[in-house]
Amino acid sequence: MKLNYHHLYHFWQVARSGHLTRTAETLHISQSALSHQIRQLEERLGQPLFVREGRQLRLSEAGRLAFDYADAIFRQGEELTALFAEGGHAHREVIRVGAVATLSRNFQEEFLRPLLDREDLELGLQSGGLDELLRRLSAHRLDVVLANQSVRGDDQHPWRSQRLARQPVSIIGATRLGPLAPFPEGVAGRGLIVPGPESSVRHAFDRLCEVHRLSPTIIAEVDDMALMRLLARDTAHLAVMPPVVVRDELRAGTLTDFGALPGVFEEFYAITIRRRFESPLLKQLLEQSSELLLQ
Amino acid sequence: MKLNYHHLYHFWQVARSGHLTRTAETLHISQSALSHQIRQLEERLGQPLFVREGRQLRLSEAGRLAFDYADAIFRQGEELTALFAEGGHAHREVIRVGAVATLSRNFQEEFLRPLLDREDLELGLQSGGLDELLRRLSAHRLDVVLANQSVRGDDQHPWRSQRLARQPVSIIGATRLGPLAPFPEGVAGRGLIVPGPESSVRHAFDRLCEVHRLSPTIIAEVDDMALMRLLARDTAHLAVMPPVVVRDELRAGTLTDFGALPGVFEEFYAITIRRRFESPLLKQLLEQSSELLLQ
DNA sequence: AGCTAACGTTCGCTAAAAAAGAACAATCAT
DNA sequence: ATGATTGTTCTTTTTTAGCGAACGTTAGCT
Repeated sequence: MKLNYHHLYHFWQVARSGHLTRTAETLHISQSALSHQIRQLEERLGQPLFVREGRQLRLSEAGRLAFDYADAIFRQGEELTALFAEGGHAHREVIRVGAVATLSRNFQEEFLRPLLDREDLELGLQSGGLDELLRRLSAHRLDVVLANQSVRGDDQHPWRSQRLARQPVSIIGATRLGPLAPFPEGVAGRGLIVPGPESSVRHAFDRLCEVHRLSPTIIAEVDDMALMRLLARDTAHLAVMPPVVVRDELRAGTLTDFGALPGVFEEFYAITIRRRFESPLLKQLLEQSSELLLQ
Repeated sequence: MKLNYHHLYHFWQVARSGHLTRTAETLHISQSALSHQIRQLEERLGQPLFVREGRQLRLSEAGRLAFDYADAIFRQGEELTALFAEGGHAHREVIRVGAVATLSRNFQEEFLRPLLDREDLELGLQSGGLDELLRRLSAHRLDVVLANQSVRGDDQHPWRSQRLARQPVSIIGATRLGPLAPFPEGVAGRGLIVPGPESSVRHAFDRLCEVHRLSPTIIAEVDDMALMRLLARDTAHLAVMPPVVVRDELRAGTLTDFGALPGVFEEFYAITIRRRFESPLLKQLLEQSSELLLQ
């Protein structure tokens, strides 16, 4: 014997308002029908959901429990209808990618490349903070989030982080600074531009400095890779960053890679929600990206 | 025009199996009825949920989205029915309290005291790690969690932390150690037992040490208050802990309070889920506890 | 206290929907 | 080709939801 979700829905509405008559009006059904349905639900569940106090309905202990579930259930239902109502995904396939704003643009482009020449799909790209993007992912407003850190999921947030790439990190500076000794010595006495204290690259870099008993002069802490690229190009300071970010400048010769930092990597993750039915397009994209980028 | 949850339910079942006929059999309805209902749902939502490929049904892009929501919805529905089926809360009121295992037993007892002499309610008390307890709270298997740290809630985890008490923290040691100078000086050259590095008490204590340019000798890091009590009693080391934990020993004179640490507190929180309809019992308990403990 | 308006419940009856069943079309395996 | 299998589309039957009037309470008013 299955739960009748229409009964539950009506119970939900009555519990919200606390009045049977008023709820019947808003639902455009009679009081009697509503009363009967709630009675049926109570019989189905085996215990009263309301305590009848005079001419008032108060939630019972069991009613409060049932209400919490009903609330969760129908809020999601309304979210679903709203989603389909507000435009509909029409025919063309849609893939919506969220990227942490500080992420390398080159990496983003590389990830999206397989999608760019496809006429039959619509691509949405949103930038923002990780928290905001994960919220959108949970609300099904994004299909995948690109980030430079992994996120652990749990029962209620079924996130899955998949590492796509691992870029070495180098000391990089303007070519006009002239030749430079390799890492431990080269940076002594020079200003450094490094990633912010929350990033994994910074952690690894700090550890490396400790090992070499080195306390470098930090000129600036920069989260945004694009900004760091500009600073590396236009100042006389050295930057700690993945060479791939300034690939163009390295080729052109305006910037020089003064050597990779051992054990320091920037990692890229694709974060998705565990779904029972994955979009074949997304699945293919993630597999493809792993192959391309992990080489 | 509202969403028909029975249609959605049938869609959910069909999508899970991928076969219409088989699903119709398990649902004990005819294929035709099932087919018709899914058609109606598609019309209601304004786009096809299945792609008809030959004699097979495959989820469309929109179908995958709808399925994710339906899955969340009906999983909760099944949880609800299971909850009512497995025994029912019957008549007596039930309150289920989760307490972080490392929390002071005295505090737990103080919190539960108003409930202990009530014959008309059933009390459940579970100990465990914070993560585990919060999971149970989300699943409605607990009504309140007692912890020594607050938890921030978000849209999906509607947790609410309420501070119940704030206990001063002292340097405490065996009386036989003899008199001791107050904090900054007294601890010099002595071993200390302190709370683990994750706790707020430890953080506050470390800050205090920095201010006084003090680097004390850490003998042990202990999370469990009951264990710390034993160590304080049975070793020659000083412990950083709230006096209330060893109230009995202080009265008996076996332990001595060598002075409160300024600005260091252990805080106790009651964590509940934001519910539209709170249990009056729980509400009363929390108000009562605040008054009693915050004095 | 006695009246009245508001509220929830119960009981037949009717309208709407869900489900069954038969006929049909498409696909796959042999 | 052909029969078995699967999904769709009809029409008919069965079940469920809903209506409205009568009824029983309760709270508020005079």
